Amino acid sequence: MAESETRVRILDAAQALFTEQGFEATTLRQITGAAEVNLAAVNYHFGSKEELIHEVFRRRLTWLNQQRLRELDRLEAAAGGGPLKPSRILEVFFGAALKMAADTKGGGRTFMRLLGRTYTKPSEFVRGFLAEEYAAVLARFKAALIKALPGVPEEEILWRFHFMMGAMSYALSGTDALHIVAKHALDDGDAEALYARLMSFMLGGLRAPLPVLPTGSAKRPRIKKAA
Amino acid sequence: MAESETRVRILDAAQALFTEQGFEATTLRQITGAAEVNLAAVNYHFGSKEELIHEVFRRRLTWLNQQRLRELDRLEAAAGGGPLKPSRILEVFFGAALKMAADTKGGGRTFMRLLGRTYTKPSEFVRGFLAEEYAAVLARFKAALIKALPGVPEEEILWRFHFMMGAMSYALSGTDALHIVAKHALDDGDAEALYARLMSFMLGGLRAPLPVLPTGSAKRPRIKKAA
DNA sequence: GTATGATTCAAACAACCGTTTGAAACATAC
DNA sequence: GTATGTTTCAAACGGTTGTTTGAATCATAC
Repeated sequence: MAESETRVRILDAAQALFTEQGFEATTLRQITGAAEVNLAAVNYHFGSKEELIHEVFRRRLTWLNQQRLRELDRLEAAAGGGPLKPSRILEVFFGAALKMAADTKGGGRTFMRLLGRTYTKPSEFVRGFLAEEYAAVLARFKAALIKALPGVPEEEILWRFHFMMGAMSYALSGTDALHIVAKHALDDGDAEALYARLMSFMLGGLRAPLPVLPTGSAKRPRIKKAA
Repeated sequence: MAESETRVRILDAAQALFTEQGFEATTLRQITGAAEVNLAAVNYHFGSKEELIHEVFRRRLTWLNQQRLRELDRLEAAAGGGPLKPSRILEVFFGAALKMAADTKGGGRTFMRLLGRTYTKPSEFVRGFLAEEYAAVLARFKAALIKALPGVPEEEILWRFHFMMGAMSYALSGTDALHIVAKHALDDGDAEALYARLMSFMLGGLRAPLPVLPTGSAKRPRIKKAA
């Protein structure tokens, strides 16, 4: 019941087309055409296009985040309540993503590219279930990072984590934005080299000296308009 | 002829709606409705929806890139042929973007969010004119960075520049991906603070120790499948 | 005034969208 | 064999898309 042949063919085709064209630009007729199934099969198996999109994310994202939590559990158990090394935390969070992205055959690479693109432009209902899927994971990693970097303000950590997700997203979206920067000069096929490059860049950014914030935006006491 | 009242109203409305919903999801009826002009005005003034999209980018991107080139010219003239400080180069390239993003009233902020999102998912024709608009600028900044970082391999510089664009893109797309990371905990309205944070993160990443690349992906002699 | 060109407008165009329908095909149990 | 439930299929549904059309309106020059 769960693993119908038709279901996975639709999911695979949808994932590939969503990655290339986005959700709105991809039609059900393109999907069912590529999957070589009948047009009505989407509504029969998933109910609607929106639920198909949801399922494309769910089937991989749930596993990815559970994997992250498992590895973080192990790390924290080994540390026995003490703080972790920031580099270890990043390795778990981003390493899991890049490991999935290294799976060229099984569609993991396509999925991670899709995911990276979706962060920047989540439509209303996509943002809903993305936030739901990520809530637990981000809370845990956020807490781990705060404990690992006692001197750094929480707000700064969150911003840098956000920047890192941007860097990873671009790294994974790969060829597209990259070909604008440098025409086919770079090889984004080597997952291990990409991982090494990205990790050293991120660690450099995470450990960078704290920015000197302009006066007036110091902590929280920013004066609103009227009194 | 160039500055018809109707034209700019359409461009402004289109830019705002594209930023919120993307190109495909935004209809001409939404645009002309928001701009309070007739539906046929788009095809009359721009020819087609695609050319309207192109013009939305062109009217701001051309100016932005010229600004970058002007400032780089000044910097290189002052250096008298010698290498520049990497931080100065980044300040020019990303500072120009963030300065435009700080323009909340004139629509610069909306545009930069749109631009950041578009990098990760350029459709075929968008990638075309984006590459065209950026070609000259990227060549100049790439050359400047290579000269400024004599010890760093060119390939590594390009990758890190790519990562930086990802970080900036996420920083500008702002609230959306951010609300997933941390619910309304961060304030992305303070452009100066954002600039300071982003710049220190980027410089940290740019100056990070070079990654130890896995064996087999050293330079270029990678063995293909068969012999 | 009339003439000329640019712009706006309401209405329609064919094409495509996601979804639904009801019958056909299939599988499995009796 | 019949009966039952699941899956597939071709065809159509109402609605929306980008675009086109031809007349109406406006501006400016004579």
